[in-house]
Amino acid sequence: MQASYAEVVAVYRYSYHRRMAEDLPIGYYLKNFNFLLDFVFQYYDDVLLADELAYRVNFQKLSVAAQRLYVRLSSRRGPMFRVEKIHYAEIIDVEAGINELVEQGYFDQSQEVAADWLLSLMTKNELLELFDLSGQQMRREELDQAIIEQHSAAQIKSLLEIDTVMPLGEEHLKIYKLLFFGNLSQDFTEFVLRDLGLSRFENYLTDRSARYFDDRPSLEKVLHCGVLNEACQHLIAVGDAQQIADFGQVQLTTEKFLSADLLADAILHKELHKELHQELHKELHKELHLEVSDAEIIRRYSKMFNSLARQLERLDSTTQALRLYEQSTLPPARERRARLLAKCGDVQSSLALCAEIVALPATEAELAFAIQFGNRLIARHKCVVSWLPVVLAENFQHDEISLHKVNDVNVEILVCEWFKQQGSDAYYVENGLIPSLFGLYFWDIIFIPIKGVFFNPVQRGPIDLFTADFKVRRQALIEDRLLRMTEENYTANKILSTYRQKLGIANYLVSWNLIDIQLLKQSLSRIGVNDLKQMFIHLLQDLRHNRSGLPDLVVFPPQAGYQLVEVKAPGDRLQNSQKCWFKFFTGQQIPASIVNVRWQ
DNA sequence: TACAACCGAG
DNA sequence: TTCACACGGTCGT
DNA sequence: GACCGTGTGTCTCTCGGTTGTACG
Ligand SMILES: [Mn+2]
Ligand SMILES: [Mn+2]
Repeated sequence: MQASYAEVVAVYRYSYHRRMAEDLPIGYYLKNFNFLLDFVFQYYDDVLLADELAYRVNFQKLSVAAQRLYVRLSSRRGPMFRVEKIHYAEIIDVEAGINELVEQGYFDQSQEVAADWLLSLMTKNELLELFDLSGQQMRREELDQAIIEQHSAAQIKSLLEIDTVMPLGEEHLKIYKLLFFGNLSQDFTEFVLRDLGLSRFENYLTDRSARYFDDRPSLEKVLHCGVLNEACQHLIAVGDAQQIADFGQVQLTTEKFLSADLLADAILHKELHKELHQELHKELHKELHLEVSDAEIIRRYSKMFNSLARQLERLDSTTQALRLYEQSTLPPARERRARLLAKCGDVQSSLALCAEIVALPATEAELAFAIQFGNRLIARHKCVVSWLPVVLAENFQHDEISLHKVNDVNVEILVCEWFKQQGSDAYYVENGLIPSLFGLYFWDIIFIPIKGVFFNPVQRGPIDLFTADFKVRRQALIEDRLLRMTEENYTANKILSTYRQKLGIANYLVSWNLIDIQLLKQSLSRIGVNDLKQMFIHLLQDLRHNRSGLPDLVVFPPQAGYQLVEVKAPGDRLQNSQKCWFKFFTGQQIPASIVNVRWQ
């Protein structure tokens, strides 16, 4: 009897046995490839286009050797390959494979491509010999350039005398990968690392009714974002101000996915969030069918607007930069606008933006900026406003120590050793400890299978982990778990048992390579449960941003207690994210200090 | 010749 | 789903 | 002191082979 699809998926999730590299079965990569194609077909047959469906079906009709050859090459850089350089132990007859793939439309043998693609297939020495340039002292880049300038494409092609192949259908494969992973950045190495025992994944439920992409348009939106993002990166690297501004105004803004209506909806939605009673909120979310959200698309567009605008700032195109920042809903767009407006002399508009931020800050850092910058503005221009909180003097605890500088050793490590010499235990954990404790304590809540947040077997967390919706959708569970922290031993037991049970299973918040049972036990016995609870709550406020900025060291003095220590070498100051945490530590009376190092 | 950068394989 | 952090330079106060 | 740009280490691991370049 054939294994059910669920069973196949279950096998694909686990790697029960830690296998050595040589244990991977011959042709493992083809199994992974077909697993992904089949998985996507099971979930998304109605979203795939005819060409994409045919890509899978026809591929699987090929001989095993041809399939293997295709997968081998399609997962390499390419895009073209020299036939004479293709050698794989498990593919005996490469030529037969190539012929089959060409016949079926999966390989292209023609060389109707730009000359530099062909040249890149040769080594430098080969080119020097072929083009009789042996005496020349040129860097590789210059050599290619010189050859292209001096020879026609046809001449180059005939001189090289190489057979090439180029895998086709990459655009379809991209669709399959995107549908499977939900992003454009993961690839087949996920499977290999898992099968080698290097990563393991939680056993959450996925099923077709909870898929990530609900329809073709949501898929196209993400795909298109990827294309635009690449174009952005390219333009920022090489474009002039006019090109960048045009791209921002035309490509991004007139895009149907980011119409004014959509933006208006997003803003309205945000307001609703604030107004809705919490119970109503919960009900609403239970009923919502989750899918690729417009919020996520808007986030990606905003990131692009921000980076384009930042580049315009560098190019001194202030007006254009302002226009693009206005399109962005993500920090630091409003901050940059406030700065630019002030620089242009439009103090009133700048202050108005600060007021907007104070009224509805997107992040803690944004709020801190608005308060500080706003106060500076009114001081300089002698204005009076009612909405601006006063800047609180920062009186964080500073200590000074003198150390001998040691080459190739981080100052953090030196200070860590210094604390150990003083009889304390100390660990250089930075953002590794507190988020790990959080991830362990809330493990089962993080991995609770809310519809649509888990959709493939290799996720490190729910898709909404770093969105504001994370805590809203799990509000009751989180609040209950927070309440239980004060129960005798509950927190430590929960964290330690989760550590043992889940050891090594991938979780965005848990740094397995940093923590060990000894550090956990010491942390749990020394850090008061109420302090920990407050830090968890602070993390929850904004999981995406508050994950960072935690102090370098955690120090456990000989007798009792603990101290969070941020190390600062001469010339180094607290970063904004670090300031946010220190402000919080001060408010909660959590023992945290800054150690300023003097070089002896 | 030594070394670094890059890439592929498992 | 590249980013978090440190470091050194410039500019204005 | 505020702010900016850049370098570094790291990412989901570790190894070995190839290629290009700097330098003697
Ligand atoms: Mn640090
Ligand atoms: Mn530090």
